[in-house]
Amino acid sequence: MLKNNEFIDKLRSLGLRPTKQRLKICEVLFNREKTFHFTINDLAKIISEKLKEKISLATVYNTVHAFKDKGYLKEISINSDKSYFDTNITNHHHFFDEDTNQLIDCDNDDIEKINIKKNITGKKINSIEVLIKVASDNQNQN
Amino acid sequence: MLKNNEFIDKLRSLGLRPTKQRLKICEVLFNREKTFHFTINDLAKIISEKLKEKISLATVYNTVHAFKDKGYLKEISINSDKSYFDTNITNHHHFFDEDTNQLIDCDNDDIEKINIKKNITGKKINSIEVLIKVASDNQNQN
DNA sequence: AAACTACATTATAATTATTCTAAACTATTG
DNA sequence: CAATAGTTTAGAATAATTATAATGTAGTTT
Repeated sequence: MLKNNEFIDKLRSLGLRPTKQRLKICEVLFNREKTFHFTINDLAKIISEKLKEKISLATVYNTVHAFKDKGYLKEISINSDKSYFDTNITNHHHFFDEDTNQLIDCDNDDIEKINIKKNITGKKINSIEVLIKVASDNQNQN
Repeated sequence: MLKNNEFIDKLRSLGLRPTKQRLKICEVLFNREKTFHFTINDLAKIISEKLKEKISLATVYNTVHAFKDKGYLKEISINSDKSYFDTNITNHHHFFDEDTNQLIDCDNDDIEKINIKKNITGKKINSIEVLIKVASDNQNQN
C-alpha cells in the first residue's frame, strides 16, 4: 500500500504537479497487488463509483495521457475500438483471451528471447511487443 | 495483375457475392506488387480518387469486414485511433515506424521462432503477433 | 502571506471512427 | 423471369477521444 507522499514524490519526479485528482487516480491505479489493464472508461467508472468527489472525464483522459507520456503507464497494442493501458511498464507481453476479451500479462520468462535478425536501416528499436491471441480449445473454432 | 474472373471465383469461394463494389475493392487491394497496409479511410480515399463511380463508406466498411471475417484480409494490432488491415494474410510480424506512422512487413525469417513456454490452461493459441516499434536513431529521443 | 504565473481542471462542444437503419437494389435460384 | 436472400446506400446514431475557453490551484516571487 503506497502512501500519498510516495505518489507526490513520484509525480514531482516526472515533472507533474501532484494535484488532488492525479493523486486519487494514482491510488486507483497503483495501489494494487497485480498489474492493472484498463480502458479510460473502466478507470472513469471505478472513480465515479469509489470516490465521493467526481473527476471530470477530460481530466481522466489528460492524466492517463500525461502518465503515459512520462512512462508511468504503458499503452498496449490490441485492436479494439478503445485504448488499453497497463500499470506494468516493464518489458513484457500479453495474452489476449478472445472469448472474454481479457488481457493477461505474460511473464517475460514465459517467452524465449525474441531475436530480430534484420532491422529497418537508420532506425532503432524502441519496443518489441508480442500479443498472443488465445481462445477456448474446442472444435468448430472460426 | 489478377483478372476480374479470379476475383469473382475467389469471392464465390468465400461465400460472398461478387458485386460491382466488391470487385472494385478487390482490384484496389489485391492488384499490387507488395502487400498493402491500410485503414478504411485510406481505402475510401483511394477509391474516391481513382474510381469514377463512388462506393458508399458503409459499403467499404462492410466489405473490409466481410473480407476480414472470411480470412481474405487480416487486421493488425497497433495502438491507433483507427484499425489497420493487411492484404498479407500469412503469419508474419510488423515494424511500426513511429516517426512516419508506417507499418512495414517483417519477413518471417527475420525473426527467430517465438517459443511460448507457458500458455493459459484450456486455451489454444490462435495467433502470435509481434510488433516492433522503431524510430529514428538519434539522441534526445523520448 | 499576497500576488503572480504557469499549469490543471472542468463542462461542454466538436470531431472522428464506426455501426445502425430501413429503403432501394441486384445476384442467384428455381 | 419471378422470388428471395444477400447488398448497397445515405444518413442518423453511437462511442471514443480531443478541443475550447473559463475557472481554479500549485509553486514561486516578492
